[in-house]
Amino acid sequence: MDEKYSFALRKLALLGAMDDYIAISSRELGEALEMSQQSASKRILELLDEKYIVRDLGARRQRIKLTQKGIDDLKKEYNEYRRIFELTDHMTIHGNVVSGMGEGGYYICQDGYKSQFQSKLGFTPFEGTLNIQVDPEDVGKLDVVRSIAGITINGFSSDGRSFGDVIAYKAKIRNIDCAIVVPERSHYVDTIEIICQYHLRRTLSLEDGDHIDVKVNL
Amino acid sequence: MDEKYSFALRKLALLGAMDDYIAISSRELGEALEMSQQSASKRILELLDEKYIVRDLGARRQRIKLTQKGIDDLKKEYNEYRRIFELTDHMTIHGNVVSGMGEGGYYICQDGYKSQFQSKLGFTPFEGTLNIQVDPEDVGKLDVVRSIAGITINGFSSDGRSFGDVIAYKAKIRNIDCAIVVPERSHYVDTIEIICQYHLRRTLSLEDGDHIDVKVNL
DNA sequence: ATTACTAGTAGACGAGTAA
DNA sequence: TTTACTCGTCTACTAGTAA
Repeated sequence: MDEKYSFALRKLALLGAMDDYIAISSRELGEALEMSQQSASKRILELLDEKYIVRDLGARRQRIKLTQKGIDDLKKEYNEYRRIFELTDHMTIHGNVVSGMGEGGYYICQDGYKSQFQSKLGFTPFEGTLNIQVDPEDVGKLDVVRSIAGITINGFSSDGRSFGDVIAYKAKIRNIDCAIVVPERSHYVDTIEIICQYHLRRTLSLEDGDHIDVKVNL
Repeated sequence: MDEKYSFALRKLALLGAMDDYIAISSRELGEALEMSQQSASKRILELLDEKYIVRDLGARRQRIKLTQKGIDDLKKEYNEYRRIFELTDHMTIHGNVVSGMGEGGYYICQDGYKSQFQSKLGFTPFEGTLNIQVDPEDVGKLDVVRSIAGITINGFSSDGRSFGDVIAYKAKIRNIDCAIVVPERSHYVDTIEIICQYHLRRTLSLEDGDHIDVKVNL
């Protein structure tokens, strides 16, 4: 995102335009951005053009709200700052062990993925994944992890079915090497799937509800 | 901080210039900032002029490092993002009860402060403070709290001694109203002092080392 | 009040180039 | 190779003003 847009978008977000429409005149925005009313008006038109905001131009006062694109791009910047100020070489994600629907296990058993795990991660995973429901306050960390380049496990086709790319992030649970696997095209989730050469649930005597820390390498 | 400086400073920080000198040519910085070598060179001179960075201009390659001012100003931006993405109406700070040096108690007993606590916070504090050592991962939250306008308790002079301004932040511990008090001119600390109308230590049966959550109003 | 056009200007930018 | 100067261009700004 162009820096001139970032600054204006940030101010709008601070004024609450992320949650709902806020009434703000171009003069007021100009003041907040330390520029003239005319320039602020122009900036608003540019932000509209770039689809960072939507506007409800009423008779007296315009009302402005960030679009999802605006929020997403602002969040990317936020994640850059997190990388600067929070990260060292790893990030610990806290969560609880939950039972998955067994889907992950089916996928990682596919030979197309399996061979890549060995070469790219250094281990062949146990046939099943450990599902961890991430603590609400740590869900944001997942964005940071996603913004870091993970290891791409290429998709493939088999028996007329196509399997998409999967991104793997090397991690450790109680010093055992493992990896978080996330489908390339995945929506927002608060549950992560872990693969490991061992049966983590048995090796670590884990049960549903147990609290656990996952240390992700960055 | 001017937005054009913020962008360049952020890139330098991402490249590690916050911890130590990094070798980066103006051409390389220009690439990162999507501008020409000439403009990047000019930007570096501006950043030097504004004291955001220091430079070690070697024969072949210049080495750049952020100054404390650069780091501080960048952190202010980071805190803006935290306010956008993390805050609701409160922030919970985790820590452990520790024994203070009794200093806080001496200060809040001063009548000059005491009367203001009643009018500005709605309670007269118990004669003593509860000291909490903030968990390392929550120390950053203190910056966010500090960046929010708290309630200023004005300083005064008494018996030829001058007492400086104190900033109070309304908070709750296990649903009991209290406040975090921070001297206006204070350096970085990982311990916070809490005032409350009750003797928190006794009321909540707290002992040194007990883990406790402080919910700060924002 | 507003928003946003046009016009004029200041400043940011990159090309060329010196050191 | 560097850094960073000068200089021409062009963008981004503000003032004036219309709607």
